[in-house]
Formats: sequence, structure tokens, C-alpha cells
Amino acid sequence: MEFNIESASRVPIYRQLVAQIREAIARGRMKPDERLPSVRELSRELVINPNTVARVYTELEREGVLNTRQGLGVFVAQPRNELTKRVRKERLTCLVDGLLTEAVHLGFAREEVTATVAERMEKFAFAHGVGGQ
Amino acid sequence: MEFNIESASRVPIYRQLVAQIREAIARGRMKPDERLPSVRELSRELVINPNTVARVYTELEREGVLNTRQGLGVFVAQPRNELTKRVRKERLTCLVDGLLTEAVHLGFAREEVTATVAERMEKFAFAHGVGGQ
Amino acid sequence: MEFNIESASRVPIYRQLVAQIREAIARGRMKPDERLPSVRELSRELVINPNTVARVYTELEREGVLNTRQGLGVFVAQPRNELTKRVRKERLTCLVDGLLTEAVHLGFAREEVTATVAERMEKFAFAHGVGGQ
Amino acid sequence: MEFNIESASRVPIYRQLVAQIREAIARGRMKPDERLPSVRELSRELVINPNTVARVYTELEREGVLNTRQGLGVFVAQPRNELTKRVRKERLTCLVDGLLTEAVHLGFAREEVTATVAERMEKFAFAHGVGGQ
DNA sequence: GTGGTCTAGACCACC
DNA sequence: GTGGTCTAGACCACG
Repeated sequence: MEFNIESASRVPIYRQLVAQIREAIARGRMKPDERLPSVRELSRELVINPNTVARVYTELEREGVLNTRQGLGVFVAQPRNELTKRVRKERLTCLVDGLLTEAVHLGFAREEVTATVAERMEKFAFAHGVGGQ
Repeated sequence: MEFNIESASRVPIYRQLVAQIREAIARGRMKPDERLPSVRELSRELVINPNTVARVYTELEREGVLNTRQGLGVFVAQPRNELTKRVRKERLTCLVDGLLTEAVHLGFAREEVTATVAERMEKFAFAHGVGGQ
Repeated sequence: MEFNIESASRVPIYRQLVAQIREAIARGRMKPDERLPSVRELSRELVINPNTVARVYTELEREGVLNTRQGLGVFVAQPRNELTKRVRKERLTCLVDGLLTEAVHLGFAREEVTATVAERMEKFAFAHGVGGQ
Repeated sequence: MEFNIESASRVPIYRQLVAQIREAIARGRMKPDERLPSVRELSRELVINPNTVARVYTELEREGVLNTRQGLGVFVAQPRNELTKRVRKERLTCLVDGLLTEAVHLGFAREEVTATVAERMEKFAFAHGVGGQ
């Protein structure tokens, strides 16, 4: 996996990294139980402070996306669904509304948005069937 | 238009307001040339600092979503598309990828996302035909 | 609220604080929307590094126990239940088994454990009725 | 006795094993004077480092839960109660408070906790009568 | 070697 | 004033 940090961006480094790792997993480019680079490796590679990488890993672990095994490294977690159907649906709706708001302001038409969603979907590793309770 | 500020949220007040105004416009609940409440009115109504409201209006004006007519008030701007088709498409793709990343992590299936997008779309005031240059 | 840190303990400072805040809330000694001391105040009072306090607050916010409002401070969150009934039950069972394991090793009898649970329960602010889905 | 190590867990292997042995004894699935597998056997079976198993046995011996008879192996110790009633009661209270704190945050009601404790209790090998001095 | 904890001190965003 | 981010560097626990 290759990550890249724009330190000029106003988005905090740790958020950029979090987003990139989450996207890599969602796109199936990193699989469950795959090992990520060590904190020290990644911090050397990206030329950022080890604590910043550690923070990213900690945060993603708390979310259940990664898990760390002391002395062994950090790994992609098995997907779990601990949230209520209701909460998950609320979050999805909120995200979709945000997308649509921006799409309208950018001047897109309905069909363009639908087409883009359908097109990008192919790149993501969706679960099959309908998600848990 | 009614706005509501959740002061118990970690999202800064000014961002909540910006988002709500943008969404109201995108949903067609506020139309071009419609007048918004004055800074003082809105700050009194929402019980927030006038500086915060002023900041919101300034920010949305900079974005081209609102415009101020000196002595008359603040109005919803006519939709403009200053960005090239290419840039706009890039932004849309980026937003869609963000949505899909979250959707996968929430455990949704393709069809659920497609359905939610289609359903929410009905609530938004999309332009007809295909957007500008 | 008064907190006390044992820096001699092998339990990390930030975990001690997290536990104390969680317990204070569970016992109803801190109520929703109540403000906690600022990061700087608390770090001065407990004579620990402000980053350690910040970490505690961040962690509890991520858990949904606190929420921070930029520029205003950190507050006790309204209780929410985002986890699946199944996951919650699993966690409870696991915690109870841990308790019972220790109780047996300490040589307690059934009735003593039952009595202690009943007795301590009076000190905690349980919700009424049965928890969400 | 069968133990199972979850290597994908953030809990150190040696702690997992310690907990499982303690629980097995508390549930009466291992009785006093029963022999445990040798360090080599167990490490081969669980596919973990022999040093890790050795550490587990040492730790449990220090606690008085196991004892080693040179050349013969490691055995479950006779239950002893070296702690005063007062100290033991303090520990129990502390553990119960920890359980109740979590239960409240998980949104359980009193009755649910009481019921779970009663239910799980059936699986544990409690001493009869009231514990020592 | 791995990650986890803690400190010290800097600079920025929010209200 | 508040909290959020980032860096630098120390020491400890795990395997």
C-alpha cells in the first residue's frame, strides 16, 4: 500500500491517513488480517512523526477497523457490525444528503450523480446481501 | 427558513449554519434572490454570537452561494458554475468515493446505497439536462 | 467532581482518569450537559501533562460519553445506545464471567456475590425499563 | 482442557491464557491437584512461544493458583485464602463497581444485570457457606 | 524488533 | 479563554 500526505493541506495529517486507510480497506486493496507497516516504518516513509502514525492506528483500532497485536504489528480487522440498523441508516442518509447538496451546488443533474455512483461502486468491495440487524 | 443549531455538537456552530443554508438551497427551500434574515435577526433567533452569523454569510459569499447588496441585505445568489467540467467531475468523484468508503464500513450492500441515493434525490432541486462547460 | 491519580500505579494515568469519569457518570454524580474542567485546569489540578487529559477527553468523546464544543469546553453527553442488543449482551456476559471468576478465586460464596451486586447497585444510576433494540 | 488463543486480539497472549486457566478453575473444569500440560506440550498445541507459556505458569504460581512440583509438572493448587476478609471484600466491591459502571453505560436496566449474574453463576464452582477469616 | 505511555512545548481554530 | 494538532524524545511492555 502506498499512502501520500499533503502537508500543505488544511486537513490534519492524521485525518488524511485515516481516510486513506479506510478507503484502501473499503476498496479491497487491503484485506482482513493483512499487516500494515509498523509505526516507525510508516513514519519514516511519510516523513512524519511516529506519534502521528500511532494516533492514526489507535483511532482506527477504536473504530474496529484495525487491530494491533503487541510486539507483532497492526493488522486489518475482520469486518464487524456492532451498530444498530437504525444508527447505520441514519448515518448513510446523512452522508447521502451531504453528497447531494454538493452535487446540486456543483450544477450536476440527477442522471450524472446516479451514473457516477454506479460507476465508482464497481471499485469498492461491498458486502453481498443486506447488512446485519 | 428555519435553522437549528445543536450546541451540544462537536461541529462548530458556523459550520452547522453553513451546511444548513447550503442544504436549504440545494433542496430548493430557498430560491435565488430570496433574502436571508439580517445578521442581527438571525443571531437573536438562534441565540448565537452575531460574529458567528457574519462569518457564515462571508464564507458563503466567498463561495458564490450568497451575495450581499449593501444596505438591502443578504440574498441567495443565482447559480453559477465557474469551475470547468473536469474539476467539477473530479470533486464529485471524490465525494462519491468518500460516501462509498463509509457505506462499505457500515456494512451496506450495493443495492441499499443505490436505493438510498435514489430516494433522497427526490428531495433535492437538481438542475435539468447536463451541467455547464 | 474530584479525581485522584495514583502515579505509583501500574495502570496508565489516562486509563485511571477514563475509568473515574465513566464511573462518576454511571453513578449519576455527573449529569448530561454538565461541563467538565478544562484540559488545562484538570492537568494543573492533577499535576499531569495537558496532553494526557486531552487524550482522556478524546477517548471518551469517541466512545460517546463526552462531547466537546470548540472554545466552550467538554461536556457530559446525552446517553445513546448505538450498539446492537446482541453485542451489548455479549459484553455484559463477558464482564460478568470475569467478575465471577475473580469472586470464586477470592473464595466468596454465591450469596455474598449476589448481595454485593444488589447492594452496590443502589449507588448507580441505572436506566429504567429495558435498554434499546 | 482446551484453551484457545485469539492471535487477532489486542489482549496479549499470556494474559489470554492466564484468564482462561483462572476461569477454567473457577468453573470447576479443572480441579485441585489436576496436572496441566507441560510448557512444551501446551506451547506446541497452541502454537505459541514456550517462553509465553512459562510466563503464564510462573505468574499463576505467584498468585497461588498453580504450583510446580519439580520434575513432575504443574498442578492446580488447593484453594487458599491468604487475604483478610476486609481486603477481599474491598476487591469484590471494586470489581462489582467496575461491572456496574459498564452495565450502565451499555444501557442495561437493574433487572437485566441481576438476571445475567444469576444465570452465569450457575456455571461457576462457588464454595459453599461463607468464605474464610 | 514491535506498539503504548508520558512529557514538554509549539502553533492554530473556535467563540 | 477553550480544545486540536504536531513534533521530539524518553521509558516501558510484548514476543
